[in-house]
Amino acid sequence: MARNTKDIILDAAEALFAEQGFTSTSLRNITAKAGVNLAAVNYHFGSKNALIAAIFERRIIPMNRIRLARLEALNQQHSAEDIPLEGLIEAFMGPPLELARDTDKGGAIFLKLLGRMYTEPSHDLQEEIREMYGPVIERFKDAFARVLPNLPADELYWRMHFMVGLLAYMMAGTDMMRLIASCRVCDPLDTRTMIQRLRVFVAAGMGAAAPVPELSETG
Amino acid sequence: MARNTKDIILDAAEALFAEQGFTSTSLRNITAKAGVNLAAVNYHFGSKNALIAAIFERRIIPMNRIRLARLEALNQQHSAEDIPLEGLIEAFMGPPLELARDTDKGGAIFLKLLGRMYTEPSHDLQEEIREMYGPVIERFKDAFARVLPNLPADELYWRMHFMVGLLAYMMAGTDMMRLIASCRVCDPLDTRTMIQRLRVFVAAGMGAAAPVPELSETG
DNA sequence: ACTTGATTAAAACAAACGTTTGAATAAAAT
DNA sequence: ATTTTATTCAAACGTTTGTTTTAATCAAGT
Repeated sequence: MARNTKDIILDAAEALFAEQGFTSTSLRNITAKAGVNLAAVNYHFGSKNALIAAIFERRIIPMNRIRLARLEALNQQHSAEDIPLEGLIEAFMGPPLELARDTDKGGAIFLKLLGRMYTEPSHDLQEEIREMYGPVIERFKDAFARVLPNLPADELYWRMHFMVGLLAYMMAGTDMMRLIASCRVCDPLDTRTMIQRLRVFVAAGMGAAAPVPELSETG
Repeated sequence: MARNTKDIILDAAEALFAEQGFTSTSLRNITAKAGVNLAAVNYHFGSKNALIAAIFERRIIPMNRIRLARLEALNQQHSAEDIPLEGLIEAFMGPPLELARDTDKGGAIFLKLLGRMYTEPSHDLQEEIREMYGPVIERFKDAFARVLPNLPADELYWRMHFMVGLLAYMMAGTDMMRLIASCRVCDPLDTRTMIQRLRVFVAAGMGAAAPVPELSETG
């Protein structure tokens, strides 16, 4: 899969960053795992931060392209307001989660890294990430607004936030489940059914009746 | 609030760890913010890792005590199967999220730290955390199982995982919302309504009809 | 006043960090 | 065959890291 030094470094760094985090992973760790010289990172990428940025660019852009393509397909299959809610959710959450299945392409490794970035975004990537994600979020927000016309704008924003948060956590921390509770019946690697369960959970949450703010306790 | 050196260090470290993460925060950062000598950390706590453990112990144990107390109160107010689902959710999610409101007690700072730990649990805390959280998760799982009798055991486990994940993300990453989408209508600091919205979202997800696995697409 | 024990202070420790350098090597072009 | 260009290599750069050490300071106890 990886032929030249640049890709070898990208793969090794991706794996180590996902396992240990950014600051805990040294360039010496990366070059040792990659089997290349220490100076190769700074030669090919310029700096450690530039290497991190390169890792994200390699994966995020194609992933978001798929998301928008699925949204486009939904728009063509259905008329504007008739798009099924779960279809919209799957168009948004499916591409990143499905990456976890083709372990050959290194997608699973990148997913942990992506989830990690959500809670550790202190690496000068913020502007870059905003540019990559902004249009996608905006397009999906409009689509959700049409499917859920009774939902106030601020409530929709929060619920999309919940959805993104849940997605990020599932990508980063499937280990956490085994850590907190020794779950003998769940297989964190069974992403097939995980996506299914997650879709049902999120669809119910997104489609719930909007609570009346500041008035009652149970809505 | 903080009188002796030990507590001063705990407060300063808690704040810096929450902002920058564990490995990015040096002992010199901490002692400078605390206004104490560098050696004070190793004198009072032994090591950096022991300091991290001390921070968690100071907060998590009382927090989980409150959770179990609220669960106990629900058990006394209602008969076994009549506990309202949203009450159960609020008993579990309320205590950590409400900590975010009393900024005086430093709870808000710790919350970011707690959320961060969920995605960066590589600090030999895993065994300690399992001991702190295990009984709480188990008790709540049983309570949820009684309220949601139609939910298979594995499905319930996954949904509790979703709930924990959503909780962790909301604690750690309210910044992320502003990062991804410039949300002008949402105030991430308005935890009052945030808890309300989150409770509705999670209640809908937890109470959704269980999907029939491996059979249909839309359940 | 003196001693004891606990805390704080300044300085140094070895190790690891990201980065840079300059020579050695390989590949490509003329 | 020779020059040019791109890449790899070993070594060192100056910082910063967590930790340790040794002396100074403080608060009681006798």
